[in-house]
Parts: sequence; C-alpha cells; structure tokens
Amino acid sequence: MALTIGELGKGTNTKIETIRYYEKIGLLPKPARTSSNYRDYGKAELARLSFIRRSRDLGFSLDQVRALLSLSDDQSCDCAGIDRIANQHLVEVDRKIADLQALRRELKAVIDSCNGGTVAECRIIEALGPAPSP
Amino acid sequence: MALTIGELGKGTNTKIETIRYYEKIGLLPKPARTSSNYRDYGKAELARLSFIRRSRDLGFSLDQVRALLSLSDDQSCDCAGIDRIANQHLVEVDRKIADLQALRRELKAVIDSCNGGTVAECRIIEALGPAPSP
DNA sequence: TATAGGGGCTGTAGCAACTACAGGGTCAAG
DNA sequence: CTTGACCCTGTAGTTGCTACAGCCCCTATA
Repeated sequence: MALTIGELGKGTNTKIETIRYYEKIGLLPKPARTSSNYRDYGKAELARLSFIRRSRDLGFSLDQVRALLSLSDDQSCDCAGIDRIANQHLVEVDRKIADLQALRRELKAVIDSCNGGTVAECRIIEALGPAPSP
Repeated sequence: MALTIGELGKGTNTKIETIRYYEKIGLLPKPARTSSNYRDYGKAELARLSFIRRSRDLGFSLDQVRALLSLSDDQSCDCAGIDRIANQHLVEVDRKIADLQALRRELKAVIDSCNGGTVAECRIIEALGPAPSP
C-alpha cells in the first residue's frame, strides 16, 4: 500500500496543495520519501487524512481537528474531551443557523418591498440606506 | 456637519481601520482633509458608509456591495439589476442554511452515537474515521 | 509653559484555510 | 527521444478585516 500524494488526494477528495499545507502546519506528519524525493504514503496517513477531511466537512476548525486528533491518539483516555469539543461545535452550528435565518427574514423583507420601477423609487436601496436618526 | 473618522466610525458602528480599508479598496471615496491632514467627512459619506454596513450585515460580499452602490448611483436606471443581486444573494443564503442543517443532523448523529467510556470505544472518533471501502 | 491623554496619520503584517502560480525535476508511454 | 502527466519547493494571492509600529496633532490641566 504505497500511495503518491496524488493518489492520496484522490482517495480522500483532497487537493495536493491542501495535503502539503496540512503537512506544513503539522496536521499530517512528514511522510517517508521515495528515492526521487516523492512523498510516500500508507494506510495510516490515508486514515488520518480521512479523519481530518470528515471533521472539516462537519465544520470543525483546524484547531478543533488538531485537538480531536490528539485526544484520539490516546486510546485509553475517556472520551469526555471529545464529547465536549463536538458539543461545543454543535452549539456554534446552531447559532450560525439561527443567525442566517434571521438574516434571511430581513433580506426577504427588503426584497419584497421592491415594486420595480427606477432606482429612484427602489425600496431595496432605500431599505439599505441609513436608519432615521433617533 | 463635519465628522472626524472616529465620529464617522461611532455613527456607523465601524472601526477606524475598517473605514480606511474601505477607502483603500475604493468603496469609499477619498475624503477632504483638514489643514492638519485629518480626514473630513460629511453627511454623504455617513449615508454611503451606512449603506455599506447595512449591506454587509445582510451578508452581501464587498463585490456585491460595490455593484449595489454603482447601480444605486444612477437613479434613473430601472432597479432590475438591484433585484437580481439581492435575489441571487437570497438563493445563496438559502443554500447555506440548508447545508448547515444537513451538517447539523450529521453532527448530532455522531455525537449521539457516543456512550462515554474510553477513547478506544468512542463512537465519535470511529464515526469520523475513514468510510469502509466500497 | 510643559506635559499627558486622546485622537489622528501612513504603512505593513497578521488571521483562516486554503489556492494558484513559477520554475524546476522525474517517469512511463509511444 | 520526446511528450505529457505527475511530483518538488517556495511564494503570493484570496476575503474582510484587525493589529501593530512609529509618528504627528490638539486640548486641557498643573
């Protein structure tokens, strides 16, 4: 099971540059090299990168991924730390959804206020303008 | 109605550095200067910056704001262009909300699979790992 | 009048998380 | 033997700011 960086990329749906970037910031260990200085990956790297990508897809930051990886490295620790990170992230996601929904309502109201016509009459522009002073 | 950059910032809830940044990228015109080279703003700038900030709050990108500003400058044009940008943004917001909701469901499932115990038994770590090959 | 504080000025560097070159080396197929 | 696909390093760009560093200016107080 020897993989080039391109194969690893295909196997994990990751661009080559991103893999090298993860290596540079220490998320992936420096791999073995072939005689011609090509990076040489194996199953362990595939698993680790899959973990990273899946975590990223679920919206974890690279710092959170780093924490998850270091917690998961110690198989004997209890998983409360992992649970804490995941739940904290869930709270953030919920907040983001709520924020976006509020934003959507406002945006919709602005759009619905428009009846067409020229810019001078456009309610969108008006709605975006400064609030009347209090 | 002469405003310093700090006053303009307070009036629009914008940091000084952000105002200078908007000027640098051409979103705000270069203002008049006082004899001691301080930026000197008036009502027009206040209105323009309010517009920018409100648009940003509604999630428009700076490029979209730029387009909205240039469309709104020509009061005689019809507002279809404005409507198009706003509706396109609405579509993006809807997509983001849907994406986040899907992500949330997955994240919740991962979290719910954990029963506590040690990392070796932790379903979160397992769920984040590589998918079984097809 | 000296000075302390609160502004303001320019210019550059940093953040996240990549992405996109530029300018080269390596390898397998035809 | 050449072509094209792949790999290498290193640097700079993206978005939308934010944070200095090192300076100038203005006002108020002792």
